[in-house]
Amino acid sequence: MGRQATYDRDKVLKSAMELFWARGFHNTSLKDLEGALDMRPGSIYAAFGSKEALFRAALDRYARDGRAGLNEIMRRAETPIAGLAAYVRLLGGIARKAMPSRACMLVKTLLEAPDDAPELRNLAEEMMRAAEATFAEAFRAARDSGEIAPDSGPEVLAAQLQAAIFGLRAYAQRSDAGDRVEKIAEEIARDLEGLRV
Amino acid sequence: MGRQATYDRDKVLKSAMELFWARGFHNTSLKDLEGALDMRPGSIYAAFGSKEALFRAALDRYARDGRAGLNEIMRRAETPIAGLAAYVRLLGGIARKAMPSRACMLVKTLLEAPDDAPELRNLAEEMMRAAEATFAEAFRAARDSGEIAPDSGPEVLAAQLQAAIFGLRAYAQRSDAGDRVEKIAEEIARDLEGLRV
DNA sequence: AAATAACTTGAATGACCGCTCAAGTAAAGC
DNA sequence: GCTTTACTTGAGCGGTCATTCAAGTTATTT
Repeated sequence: MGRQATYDRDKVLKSAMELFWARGFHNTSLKDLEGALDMRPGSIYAAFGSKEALFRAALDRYARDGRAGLNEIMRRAETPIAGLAAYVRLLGGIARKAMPSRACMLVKTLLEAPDDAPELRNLAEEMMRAAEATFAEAFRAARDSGEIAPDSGPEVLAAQLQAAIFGLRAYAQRSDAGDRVEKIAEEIARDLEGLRV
Repeated sequence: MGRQATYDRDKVLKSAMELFWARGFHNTSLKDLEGALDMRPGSIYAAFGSKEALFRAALDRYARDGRAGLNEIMRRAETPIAGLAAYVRLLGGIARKAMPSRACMLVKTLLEAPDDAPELRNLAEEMMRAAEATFAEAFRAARDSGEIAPDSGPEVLAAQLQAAIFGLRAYAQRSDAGDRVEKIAEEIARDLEGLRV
């Protein structure tokens, strides 16, 4: 009984994610959100509770989207290493695409959060751990199937790959990155393929 | 004639750099600066003009310090590649040190700046270009002296190294990075040394 | 059609923002 | 010791911040 909401929660979350991703948490005002979501403060607070809670939901959606994208690529790939290499090469193309930001939203959140307000930082770190664990799983599968050497440490390889991707995407955020982004991505992909026995 | 300033401009700039580095531009208030610099708003504005101008001066000092550190290491190293590898290994130790932030202040500034306020972003990008040019110079020297292969492209190698460092330091910002930072740095250093003919 | 319940609106709140400036203070020059 | 000049202070400015809530609106139920 009563009215039902006039907004589409999924579309609203997508808009919030894009705005927060582009501008960061502190540099996004409720006025900005009102415009992007086409909602007034009262509705926003009724729907999400607070600016920070909305950000958490937006970050969660970002992570979910990223996870789905990676899983899709890994599913299509013939081997784990081929999948990871394809994923990195895909990231090499982000410099040409129009996006809220080329840099990873998790990294932006991690670097924006000060030490005295670690809530959002902890959330970003948790999502990073999950992503890294997915990488580690792929390396483990590659090792167990004999694609890479049996003494390869999946956890360390996963950390190396995540750091490389963080760097690639931070570099891609430079407006003068040019075609170097693709070359950096290609080198990371080749390093992955170089792990093969 | 007249009083002379009671503050030490260099100490003040160092404090401002550390505060901005830790908290970012938007998340640092004038109240924060008053405390860190032990100066009142009037004095801060008389000395630096605006919060943004102070940030620019702080960022400039950060870049100057970084440049000096790198130059010192390169000067002491036997060869350019040895110098770059030593620099990366040094960065691998930042996770253990107490610092305003483990992440690079230039990267933090780049990722914080929204598209509609590109002044600080442009400044950070300019400093990144300069740092990358220093790397390229080292690779060129290594190539010309025969330390690495003659077909090695110094500019691309420099971009790859800078991206790797961006990633290393962003990863190091994680509170749960543990000893993986050192391992990532060691791998980057080994990759550099692997360029040798 | 009337009653009910859910959602939307936007003005208002107190807090904080970057910044200014008149008044106060202290060192240098005479 | 007096004047001049430079620097420091902190209250206060207009504006924006995230947030609240009473009033208005509209779909659903009876």
